[in-house]
Amino acid sequence: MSKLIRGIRGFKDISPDEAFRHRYAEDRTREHFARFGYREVRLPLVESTELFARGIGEATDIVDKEMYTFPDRNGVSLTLRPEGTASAVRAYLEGNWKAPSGVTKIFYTGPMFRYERPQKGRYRQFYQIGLEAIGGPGPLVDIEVIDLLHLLFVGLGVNDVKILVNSLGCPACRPAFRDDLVDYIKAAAGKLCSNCLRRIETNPMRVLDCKVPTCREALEGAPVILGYLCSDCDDHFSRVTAGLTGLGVPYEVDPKIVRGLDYYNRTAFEAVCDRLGAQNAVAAGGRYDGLAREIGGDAYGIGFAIGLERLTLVMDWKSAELPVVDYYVAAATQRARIPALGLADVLRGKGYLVEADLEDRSLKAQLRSANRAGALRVLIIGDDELRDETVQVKDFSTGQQQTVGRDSFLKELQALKTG
RNA sequence: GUGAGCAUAGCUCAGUUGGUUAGAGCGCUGGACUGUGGCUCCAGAGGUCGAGGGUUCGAAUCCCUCUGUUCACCCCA
Repeated sequence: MSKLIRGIRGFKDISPDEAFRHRYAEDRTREHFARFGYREVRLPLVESTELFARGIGEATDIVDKEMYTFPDRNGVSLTLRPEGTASAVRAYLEGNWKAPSGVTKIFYTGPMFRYERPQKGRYRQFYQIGLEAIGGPGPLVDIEVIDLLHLLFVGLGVNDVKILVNSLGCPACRPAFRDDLVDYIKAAAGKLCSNCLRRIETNPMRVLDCKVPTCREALEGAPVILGYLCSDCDDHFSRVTAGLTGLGVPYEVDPKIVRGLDYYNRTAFEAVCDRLGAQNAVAAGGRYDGLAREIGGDAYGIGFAIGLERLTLVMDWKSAELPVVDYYVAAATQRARIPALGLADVLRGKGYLVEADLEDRSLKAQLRSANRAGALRVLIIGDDELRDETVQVKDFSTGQQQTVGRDSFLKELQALKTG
């Protein structure tokens, strides 16, 4: 036998049990989005590399070292999408999807690709469901989007997720903050870890959420973005937080949250859960008023994406309904094998989940199998039943069994269905 | 890209200072019960001990290399 060909690192197979949870989480999320008027769009998995380079930012880690980029047969550089927002905005501009109301509400779901080392809650192909509200400058849009996210967790019964919000300012007010922050960090450089020293150059805002205790201590008096907001940004943020409070959305203002993508401005938010390990964000997003301009258009926008794998890790599955085997059809004799499969087909035609033995096993083995599968009822057919046109109906919870005419059994089913 | 841990039956894992036929629980198959599940008892099948090399009389065990995987760093959903 030749060697088993294995899957690629970071590209996980999703087992039936996991797929069931993904499907459930995704369906519930879709329904929730739809109630807020969001409509699904289906976007390509592949875009021109330029879209992400310009939209997300050349200097970001995603673009710099995490993209799956390759030339197509004509030598054009293509990239497997690492996130959905750039594609969504591109499609909005290209298709002129401007809604009469002024805010276009769309959502997407599907795989994203990033070349990273896999770890808990992080894969090279991972699944997101995200939405974008394009066209409105806020802050009412911001409020509704965060409210929507909060209510989604409530609806899913997830209660240990915290929503953190912050404002990243805008191109008018962020530079002053950044300069002061860099000055402060440089003054405190002696107490910082090597990672933070490197971040002074690469991404100074990241120094603020370093996990090293000595760094945290050294940064206690560091400048806070919220103190630098221009009057427009400050007003925007005040209205967002007041709106969330007014709607009863629990949130925490966390000046340390930062976005890894260049296009974000003003409102930024994350939903975090400490049961997720190091990758604690189950959903994240923010406002991106500059993105459209970067890719040749013009539009306000805000959105977020939920990591489906992470969402399923956070959800409580104890009470989830698993598929139930309604009937197991057992053949007591060889002659009854095909009639048993035929009866199973009739029941499936009426909408029941029906299992039957496919391995020529003994009646005892079939019943054991039915029991393991959690079947509610078993139908048994043997030579006697074939001759008399009957079927043995056994209720597995009580163990009671009775002989019923085949036709009247099926008629009874019909009555139950319509009743 | 960096670091640490792990890799033994379908699954979860034991396996002593290196020692002869590598074990358990669960699961699977059959029987006790000629056509009846769960509980019990009995029997059975199932393993190139991740791969390759080395040390040794002898390696699942010690050493090296590789691969896979997990967690963490980085970063992010």
